[in-house]
Amino acid sequence: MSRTTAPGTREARKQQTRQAMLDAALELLEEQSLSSLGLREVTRAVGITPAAFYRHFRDIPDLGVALVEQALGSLHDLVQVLLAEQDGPQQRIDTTVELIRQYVAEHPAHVRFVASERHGGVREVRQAIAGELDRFIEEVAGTLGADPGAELWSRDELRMLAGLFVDQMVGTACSFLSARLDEGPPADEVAQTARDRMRLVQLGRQHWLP
Amino acid sequence: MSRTTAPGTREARKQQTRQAMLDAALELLEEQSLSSLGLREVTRAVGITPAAFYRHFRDIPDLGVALVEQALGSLHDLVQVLLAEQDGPQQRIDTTVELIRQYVAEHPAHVRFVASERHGGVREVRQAIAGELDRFIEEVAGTLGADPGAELWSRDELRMLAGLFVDQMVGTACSFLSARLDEGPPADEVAQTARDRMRLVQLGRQHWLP
DNA sequence: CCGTAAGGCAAACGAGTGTTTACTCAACCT
DNA sequence: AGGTTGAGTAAACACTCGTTTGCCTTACGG
Repeated sequence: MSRTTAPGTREARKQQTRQAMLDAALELLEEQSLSSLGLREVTRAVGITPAAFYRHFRDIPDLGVALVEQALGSLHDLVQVLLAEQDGPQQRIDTTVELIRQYVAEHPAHVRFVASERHGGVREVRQAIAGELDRFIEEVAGTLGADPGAELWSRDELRMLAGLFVDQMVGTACSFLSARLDEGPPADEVAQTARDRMRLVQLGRQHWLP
Repeated sequence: MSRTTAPGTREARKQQTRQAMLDAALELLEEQSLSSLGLREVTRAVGITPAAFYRHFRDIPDLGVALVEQALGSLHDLVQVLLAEQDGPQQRIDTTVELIRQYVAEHPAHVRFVASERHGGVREVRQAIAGELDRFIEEVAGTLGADPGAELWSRDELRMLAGLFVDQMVGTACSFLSARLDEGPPADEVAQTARDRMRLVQLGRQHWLP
């Protein structure tokens, strides 16, 4: 543990090309899915030799799970901000939908990747995404449990509700993405539907008993 | 318009190998996604020459949309049966979830295919699935509109609610599928969560106003 | 009954694939 | 200052891939 010269010119360059590969892969994945992504394709896009790939990843699936961490890591921050909000229910719904729309506009490739591979053909990536989404559900459940009127909700019921919200948010993000490609209803309509759905769920929540 | 010999020994054999290709493709897709499925792979599994593929499909995407029609066609019947039921809400929820579980058990490959390719890398297939799901939503919306107490629901609100139900059903099917692969919670737990979610939505529906 | 239409075959094409091997050469650590 | 480490190179390996061409064979239809 010592340091004689400038720190990590070595490691810095490595992480740099590693990141370049992740970015290139994400871009290539806009028009195909992970199980058809070629190792050579990625290295070619970055401008390095195929063999150099193995210095960073074992597999394409391996690169895939790195991509998952990166994509859902950024989303993690957004959820934290969201849960900290303390407005009324209607206000909260509006800002949630608006934040999702904004996130999709800023990171469309990340969203597309997660949506595609969540049920895609690569087991390791599927599991990585499922694990990350479970973490979200747990966080949301925690926040929901702290809300007033949630005293008699069981742990399982809270997770059920949180899962409903998370699925709803993921679905909304997908719909915003489709809107960008003119494959579905326009973004404003998506937003309206999403708000209504969350209002309805919120209503059900308020009248939930046993 | 005449018929001198036995009808369609010709066409029958053609449809037979066509169906064999669809079945083979579906099986191959259990471990990869459509955009990585090879034309040669399919013909090899069926036992015919690569060139023979073109007698039936133009592309792999073309085969994909045929697969969509086949997969969601069978589901169509199930939904019809479901909507005809006239029990109380709780009863309806229970049989719905049970029917989904049963459907996934009988047609796991179909479910997996639709789940994978709904947000997958092949545009034509995505659109085919979206179109088919829209048909479901329309049907469900129609039935929901006929229920007592739905007089003051607007057409858009009905579609919003129907979409929520359909998404919920698709998500439940995916979860049952994950359970089969030991990638998620066990089937019984999935069923319980699904029922609770639908109960909650049902509750929200009953208290919906404007 | 015979000409035609069409599903399937055999073979070849150029191109792209993952992986291994031996190598260079610059940053690293002592 | 000099030996070691490791990111990236260059080339070759044995495949697989989609597509085209010409041909065979058989059910079809007038």
